[in-house]
Amino acid sequence: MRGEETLYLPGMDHAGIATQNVVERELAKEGLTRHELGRERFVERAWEWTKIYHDRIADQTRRLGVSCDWTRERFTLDEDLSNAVRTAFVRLYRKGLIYQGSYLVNWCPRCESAISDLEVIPVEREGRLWVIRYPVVNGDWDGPRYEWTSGRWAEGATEFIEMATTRPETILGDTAVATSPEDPRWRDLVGETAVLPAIGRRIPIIADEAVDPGFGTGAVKITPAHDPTDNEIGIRHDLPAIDVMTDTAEMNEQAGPYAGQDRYECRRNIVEDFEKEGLLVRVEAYTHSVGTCERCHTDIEPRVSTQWFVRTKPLAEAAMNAVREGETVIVPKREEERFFHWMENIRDWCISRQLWWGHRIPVWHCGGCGEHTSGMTDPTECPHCGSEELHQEEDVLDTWFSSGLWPFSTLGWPDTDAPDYRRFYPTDMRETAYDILFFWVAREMMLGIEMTGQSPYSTVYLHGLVRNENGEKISKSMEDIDEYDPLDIIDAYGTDALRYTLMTSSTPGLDMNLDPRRLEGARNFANKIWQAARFVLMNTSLEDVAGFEAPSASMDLRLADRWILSRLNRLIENVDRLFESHQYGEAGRQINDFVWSEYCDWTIEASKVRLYDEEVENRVPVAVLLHVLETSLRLLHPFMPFVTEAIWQALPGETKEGDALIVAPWPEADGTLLDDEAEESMALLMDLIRGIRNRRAEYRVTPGKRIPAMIASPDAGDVLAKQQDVLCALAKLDPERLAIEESMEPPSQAATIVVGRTTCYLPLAEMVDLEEERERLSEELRDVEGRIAHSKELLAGPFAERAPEHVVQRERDKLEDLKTERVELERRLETLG
RNA sequence: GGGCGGUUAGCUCAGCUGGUCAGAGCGCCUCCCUUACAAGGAGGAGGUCAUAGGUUCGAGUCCUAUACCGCCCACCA
Repeated sequence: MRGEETLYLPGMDHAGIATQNVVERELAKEGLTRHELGRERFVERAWEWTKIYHDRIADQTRRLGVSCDWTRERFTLDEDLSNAVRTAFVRLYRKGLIYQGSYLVNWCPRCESAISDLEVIPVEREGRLWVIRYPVVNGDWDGPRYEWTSGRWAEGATEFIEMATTRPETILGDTAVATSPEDPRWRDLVGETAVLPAIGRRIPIIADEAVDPGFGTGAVKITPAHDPTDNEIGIRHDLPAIDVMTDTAEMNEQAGPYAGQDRYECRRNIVEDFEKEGLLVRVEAYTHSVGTCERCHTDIEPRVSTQWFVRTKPLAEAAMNAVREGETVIVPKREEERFFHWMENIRDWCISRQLWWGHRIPVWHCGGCGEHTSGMTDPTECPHCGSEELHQEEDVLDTWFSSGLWPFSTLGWPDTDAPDYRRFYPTDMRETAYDILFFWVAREMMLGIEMTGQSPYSTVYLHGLVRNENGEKISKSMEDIDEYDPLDIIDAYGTDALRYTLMTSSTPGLDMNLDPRRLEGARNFANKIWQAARFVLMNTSLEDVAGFEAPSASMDLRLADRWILSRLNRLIENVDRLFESHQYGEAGRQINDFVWSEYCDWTIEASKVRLYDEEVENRVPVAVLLHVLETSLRLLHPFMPFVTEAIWQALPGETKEGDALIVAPWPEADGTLLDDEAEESMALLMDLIRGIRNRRAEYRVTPGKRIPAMIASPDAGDVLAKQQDVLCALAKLDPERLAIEESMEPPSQAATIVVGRTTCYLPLAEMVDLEEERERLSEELRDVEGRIAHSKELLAGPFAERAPEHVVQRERDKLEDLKTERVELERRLETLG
């Protein structure tokens, strides 16, 4: 609408681990595992599933009215995107930013794959803390002489070292026991040797800074292959890391007597055996957090394994610079802190997954020399030794690796001359929920800058999450996600209502709950505009729009016209300012307020005076109605594209520019139509009308019954006189019995309305209960007096000198008005006795 | 253990850079099927803006604590 070339490119990623899990779940229903099916056929199944869900997601997107360019739709497994993935991988590989190594990773025994730190969800568990002891080799005892589980395994041992653990099954992989360097309890044992129960391995007792002397017994078992801290300690002390589990977290041959048992089965058994051997000191209840798989919720097993990593430090540094220097701005600002914190503490990114669904890592291992090689074309012989015994890496890449290239891989990159890439990269805005800042945005920033030299976008706009009634975030991987299909909401309330609600019930970065009452309200709003448009069109004749001109300050406009045009232009200014600062919700609410209250309730109602009067020329009022409606539609279009477009299409051609609202020019504020005087006068008129309606309601005057009124106004008499017809129509006054003077003698039996310097009397004769009227006026007087006192106090104090002049002046004006009101109220009370 | 967010009318939530900001919708009360709209119109009632201090002429709006609720990071066995 602003005339700028805009690309909104739709597409999807292949969601590697999530898709693989879903497909495996489907296979399970058929009694099959992926291994039984084989890689090739499994991938075929994944493609089938992907196609079904692609169509479903695309349909949802279309019905949401997302106006993107479907001719450019992309999928991360498309040939060109796969080419981009390979290019990026090879470049990083050659630059030494990708390496293979054996490190401790998060292993999901159900997915049978490594996952990244971000994919591990910590969950609080009521667990146990087992305090156990290992015998120490000394002069009296130099090792077990009986079988494990004989009950005599530790017979003869005289010295023990005690420690606490939450995971007894990992004992089998222990390669040391550690204490804090300055712990007096165990100081003498440091340097000695303990014997690992069950296995009989001799392990050193060491001292390390990482051990907290304040926790447990001050000593800790060290399992470098199954615990992050232990792994680091292991590296520091050059300890072996013994993996005691299989890919599915069963105990392997390293687990001695427990080989073949599930890790939890092993835990139960080994605790029992410890007890039997007199090595279990005590058991405590203990709540701690356990890492679980984001996708399948299985407990993660930290495990040393050979994986591929991206060296993230240099990439993170560049990404942080882009944000520091303002090349990319994150909205809301506070999210930048989270971004920096994460980037500063980033660890190398494990990008290999032992899955079948995804981009297979373009690395070939040589059976001859053991080296590996990577390149844009598949090698036929090893460049290191010439051997033809090459085998491609089985692992696939983390989905986020390919998703991280999205801002440019979709635009033709690596061809930097590709027209779309030249035109649209770097992009303007990355809009997403804040939960994906690290997963995706951070990776896009790192890979984008590394690959293209430019940050992929200038603004990252982070909105909140939609949560359900339990406060859980609604995401497509939820078990009962079908309960939250946007299409159901669209069927019930309409797309416009859903969009409007999503945009107006949130504020940047804060979560929202989708309240059905809001959806209903939004639907009603859409209906309201529809009805308003119907009214305007019903009252528009061909003559009215012949030679239509948008209302301008030079036209012969009445107060209500000048007022609504002034309000409209103020609204345009506000909406522009709010859009600029990403306050979309506030913009939507203001448009709603304007359309519903100011346009429908006042402008349209006031216009009826003229439209229904045969004597009056309709051209100008109709022009104003049409213009304000048409402009409002344009403002509202981003929020409610369907209803606004439908109405807009029905408007007479003379009143609009362009073939469709979606490409009509965005409204521009016209400063010449801002009119403080009109706004002030209209405010008086409106207050007066509200006051009269209020009294009518209180005195139960028959609705629609015309009543007399007397208005005394020293300064607004002319304005009100000119608006007599509007006043009479909206307040249901009898024009024959309406008097407007500078001042007048108040009638005895009348209800009184005081608005600033203007006083209105409604001589309601027998209807007025004098006692009630007195009470009501007294109450009003008390209120006014209180406000006067407050205002005087304020003006007498330091406020008068310290506050800005215009603020002080406003307070003085307010005081003057209050004083006038007080005089009127007092006079009135006097006449009432 | 750090860090962040929330706490405003009965309910769900807005309130940008401190000065008509005490608001909206729903609900509630009273009227009204008036020729755009009952998915509506008119008029009402309803909140010491979590608590305690502080800064300021002036604070839902800034600062400091506290209390709940939620989230994010973190190697406490």
